[in-house]
Amino acid sequence: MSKIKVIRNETKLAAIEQQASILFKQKGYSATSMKDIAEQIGIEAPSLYNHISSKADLLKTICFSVADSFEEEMKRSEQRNATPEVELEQMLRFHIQMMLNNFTTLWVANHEWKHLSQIYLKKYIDKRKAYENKMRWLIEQGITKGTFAALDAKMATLIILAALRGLEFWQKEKQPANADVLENNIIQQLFNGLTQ
Amino acid sequence: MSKIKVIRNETKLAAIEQQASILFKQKGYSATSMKDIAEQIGIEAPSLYNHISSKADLLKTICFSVADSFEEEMKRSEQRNATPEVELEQMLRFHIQMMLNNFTTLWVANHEWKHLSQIYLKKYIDKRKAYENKMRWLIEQGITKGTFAALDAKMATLIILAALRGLEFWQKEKQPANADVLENNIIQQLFNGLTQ
DNA sequence: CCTACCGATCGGTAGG
DNA sequence: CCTACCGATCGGTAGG
Repeated sequence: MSKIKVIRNETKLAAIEQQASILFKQKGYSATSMKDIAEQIGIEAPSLYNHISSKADLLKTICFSVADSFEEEMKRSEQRNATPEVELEQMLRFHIQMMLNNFTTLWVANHEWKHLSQIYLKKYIDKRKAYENKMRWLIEQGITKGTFAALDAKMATLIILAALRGLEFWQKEKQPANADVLENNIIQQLFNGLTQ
Repeated sequence: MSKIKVIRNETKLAAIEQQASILFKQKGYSATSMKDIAEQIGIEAPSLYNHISSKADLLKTICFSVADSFEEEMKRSEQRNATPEVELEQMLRFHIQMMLNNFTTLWVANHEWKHLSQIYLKKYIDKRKAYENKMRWLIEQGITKGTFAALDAKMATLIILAALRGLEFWQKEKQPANADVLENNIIQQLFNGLTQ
């Protein structure tokens, strides 16, 4: 009986985190009230505190679950010992898949992280920076090898990261989104550009 | 004397709008209080209402001043009767310049527009859509002509728009930002891609 | 431009 | 899981 209780509480916690993500994306973190979240779950606002410790902690959980996913992929990626251009392509493909499969939580992590409490803000920014640095390093390697054009590596990184965010708009359009076509289209455009 | 008064009030209104933009970008619209804005100006919160009608109206003014700038450029652009690829390039260059010279207000328009009141929300979305459609139409023309590769025009548009947002990150890095180099780098990467 | 103040709502706690 | 309630803060108004 106690076992069932634990399972139920875990699914309810998951439901709260999911609804919080949806609302944080829809209205923004600050404009979302605990009452808003509670209503989606079907309970009163104070009852949320049986599952979570605070609104700030809810945001922390969402942002760090995303950051940790990317961190883990980076570690896996390094163990594959691929060429810089292949490793970059693989990072991009992982990023695109994350965008398609977890787009609400990614949206929140990308746009609402600035509302993280002081304690977690720096740690979060550092994790993001590590990902960005890794991508820039791969581009620099590609430039040195001569595979990539002699662009500004930092700007190329930012353009790529920004372009990946374009998938947010794509999701919004509710296109049936054939993941493979999407992936290849983006990779092609970023690697080869617009012109023939 | 009354003339001086008018001028003073106009500059104070401009100052309020400027500080509001900075704070809306920094903390987000919802997390910014009228007291926050008033403090930056050096007056009490209720005194703001001698210059503005509401917080919502402040956001409206910011968002629509940006949207109107792009709308005017689109009209000018059409009168130049250039080829689609040249017109696209010119639109991109204008967009980049706007990003560099008005990046705080553009940031707010890009990220906080969802907090616009019902009445203005649809009108704003329509203006954005018109800009997006114009860009997609130019890309479609370029594809038909054979100047551009046979990409998905809609996705290409979204990738370009997202990439232009990358300049937000760039600004944040406080790089001295030689505008010409930046412009050419972005145009090159979007048109020709990463690879040699 | 200020002080004084309004009703509404916020995140969160107490106690059961 | 609820009701009752806390102090704080919100956007905005009245009146001078």
